[in-house]
Amino acid sequence: MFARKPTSVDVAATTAEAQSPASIPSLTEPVEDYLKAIYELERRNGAAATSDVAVALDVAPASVTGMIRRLAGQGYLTHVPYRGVQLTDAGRRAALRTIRRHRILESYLTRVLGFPWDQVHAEAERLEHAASDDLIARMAAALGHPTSDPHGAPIPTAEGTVDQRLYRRLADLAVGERATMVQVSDKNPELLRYLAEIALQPGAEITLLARAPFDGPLTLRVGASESLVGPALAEQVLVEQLPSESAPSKREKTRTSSRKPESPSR
Amino acid sequence: MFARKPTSVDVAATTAEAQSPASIPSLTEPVEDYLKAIYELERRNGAAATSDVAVALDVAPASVTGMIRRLAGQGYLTHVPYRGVQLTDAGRRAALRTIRRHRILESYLTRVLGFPWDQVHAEAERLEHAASDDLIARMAAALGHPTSDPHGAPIPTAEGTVDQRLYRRLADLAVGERATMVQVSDKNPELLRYLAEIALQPGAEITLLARAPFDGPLTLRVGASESLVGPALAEQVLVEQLPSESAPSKREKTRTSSRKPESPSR
DNA sequence: GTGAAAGTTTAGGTAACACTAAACTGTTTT
DNA sequence: AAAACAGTTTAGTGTTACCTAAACTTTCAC
Repeated sequence: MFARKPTSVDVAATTAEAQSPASIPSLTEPVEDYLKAIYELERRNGAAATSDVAVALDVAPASVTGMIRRLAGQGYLTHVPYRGVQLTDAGRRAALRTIRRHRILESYLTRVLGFPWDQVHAEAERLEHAASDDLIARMAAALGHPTSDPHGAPIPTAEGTVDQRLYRRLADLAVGERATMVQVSDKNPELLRYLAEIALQPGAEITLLARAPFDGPLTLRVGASESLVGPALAEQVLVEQLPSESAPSKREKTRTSSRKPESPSR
Repeated sequence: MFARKPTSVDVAATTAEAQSPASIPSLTEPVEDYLKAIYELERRNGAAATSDVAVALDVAPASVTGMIRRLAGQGYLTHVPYRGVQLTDAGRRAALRTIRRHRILESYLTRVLGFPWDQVHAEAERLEHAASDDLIARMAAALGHPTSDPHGAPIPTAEGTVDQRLYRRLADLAVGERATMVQVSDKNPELLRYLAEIALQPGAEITLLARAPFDGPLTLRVGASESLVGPALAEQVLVEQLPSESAPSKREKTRTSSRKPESPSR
């Protein structure tokens, strides 16, 4: 699974726009999608397997192999056959640029144009390939340069840095613990609609009240009301633990890093 | 294992998604561009010639022939070899939908996001293919359902009707006549920058003060100041004549007769 | 340590869109 | 009316990005 040593890596001429400051290689839509998907898989698993990319993009594995060969040839990634791929710096930069666009767009669509948060992913998925850097910059400015999108995902800076912090899953909370909801995937509209219904959105305060045995549902207090959620849902939701037990915490010191969930729609 | 896609696409029966009420045939980007270009050419010349389409899209004539065959096969237009093409109702509807998107986007980018009016064409050109109907509707609502874009071009309604009124060219004004600036093409950034410089934008009041002989420059009063413009520019600018001469105009009724959508013609 | 399952790559296609070069029409000029 | 020419279409290619089927590796179970 872990592609380690880059033994027979083909570093063919390293075309990926070497290190032009504001490179405008103008990638095609599919290429941007591949790089984005590979970036996410790599973050999760250390490397991206052909079949994982195929599943992520809903494409045949053979198609992935072909595209990977091209991208390796252009210097966006390194590929060890049968072992998976890893992005080069150029590849990572390109991926983060697309991800930034996506998340700025999601934020803008939600906060300015009033889109429900379960619909913005699909819309941003198309717009991210068409929007200019200027447009993204203007949207970011209009939003006050947000650091996370409506689903709590961190927004990379224009320079290509991202908050990399890892969070606990709601499913891993112990009974009695308190936490702030931080993030959930933007890809499942039904899940998002349900979360909105029970007010489980980034910034929401949660207390885990009970956990039914044998992987049963969790009982939560979210804000003032209580909700039951299944384990599948609890695995999707990331949280940041708060000092346990009640004590009317107000605005406490934000952690070392810059990431703060800025009340999306509370 | 992997989801297979509907590869064997295609409308078997040569129709352009015949009668679906809110058809979502999902046209490709090039197809939308062809239909849009053909629509504009047809409006101007009664029909669109292969070579004119080729020039408009910066594509080889042979490529146009090929695309036209496909579009005719799908019922978007009719083609008489060596004679040119005309859009069918389906083709016209598709073209107007794209034009509406383009103009709503231009309006939004200018009025809400502060883009200069000479840059919005290029941006809208890319976004028009990616924006959903919902997004366009929200933008239109945020703008108060505008009837013309920043360059004065009429915005088709969602139902596919457009203001078809024809206007005089600034070049055809007689010395002494007064007029309101109505419209200019959005395609030439330099021209637009110059027009903005001399405040010659839709709604501006113009008086033609003098015209140099032999196709020479025109002297205009635009608002309070005077400008000299060449005949090439004057041919690009459309105006609506105002009652000549008369008293100092302040807030008169000029705006009341501005554009409103009417039924499709022709 | 082998052999099947799981995963990956190669081989061979297809469709959409573009191109150049060459052949064909239709019109205009002589 | 024929030649010249502008405009159009046909023929043959190339690229991108996808597919299926078959061959190949690697891994995992026994």
